[in-house]
Amino acid sequence: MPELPDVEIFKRYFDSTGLHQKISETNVLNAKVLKSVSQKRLAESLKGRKFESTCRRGKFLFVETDGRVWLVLHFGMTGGLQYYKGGNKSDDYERVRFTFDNGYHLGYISLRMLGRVSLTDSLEKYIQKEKLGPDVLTVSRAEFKKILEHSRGAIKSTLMNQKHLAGLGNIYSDEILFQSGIHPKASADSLDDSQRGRLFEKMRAVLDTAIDRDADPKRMPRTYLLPRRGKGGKCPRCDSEIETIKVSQRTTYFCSKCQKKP
DNA sequence: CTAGATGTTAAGGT
DNA sequence: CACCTTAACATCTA
Repeated sequence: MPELPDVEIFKRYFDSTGLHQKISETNVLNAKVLKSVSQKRLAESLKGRKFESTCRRGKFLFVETDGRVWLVLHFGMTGGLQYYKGGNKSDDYERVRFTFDNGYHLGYISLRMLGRVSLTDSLEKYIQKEKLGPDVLTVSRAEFKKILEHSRGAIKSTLMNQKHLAGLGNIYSDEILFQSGIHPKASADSLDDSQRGRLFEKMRAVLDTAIDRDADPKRMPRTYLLPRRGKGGKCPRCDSEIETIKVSQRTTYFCSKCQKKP
């Protein structure tokens, strides 16, 4: 379920499983997940190397090797990682498998194959090429406000646009707007300074909480909108029916009483 | 059987 | 240029 909190959890998982061991083999089980790299080049670039550290930027996970390459992972809508002992059954949707000297495997999993695995020789260059905006967990309050001021269109679209801000997707954008009491279709440049400040605060609070709880939807606070998505959910604040609209072609859940029309 | 699901991107339009 | 809409990707589930 990869939005920023999920990818942050994947990062921690990678850090505690896949680092500092020699990579003996890389198997591509489905080449459709490869982006701008061949099966052969991926395997050859990683053979004999070690993954040394990871760096998350928005929904991307970059893995530094002791060579001159970075592995780039993106998880799409349905993906993850699985570290498991050689000989044990792998996940049905494992698409790339890294095997280490200790006999363990790290599987890159992508059910719908909307995720991508790539290589780059420079983090900066890759981020520039993707035109990725600042990570929403490290962007400063001033920079955040500036980005909103300079975007038109629905605030939710701005929050979800990875070129403006990297890390938020459909679910957490809804949550942050709900917590801030702002209508998803309010235009970004119409928000006043206190609304922009509130959005920034809630954004940090929601993401920190989600990461704290391992990005597990079942563990979100009762005051959150997230568990009320779908099936006649009620607003945790005023108990009126949660409504749905489309914003940027994505189903948007919100409370029309607590989040007033622009 | 159909529609929709946490994401991105290309193509076309305003 | 900034933004919007649509379709597409592949697969599962309500």
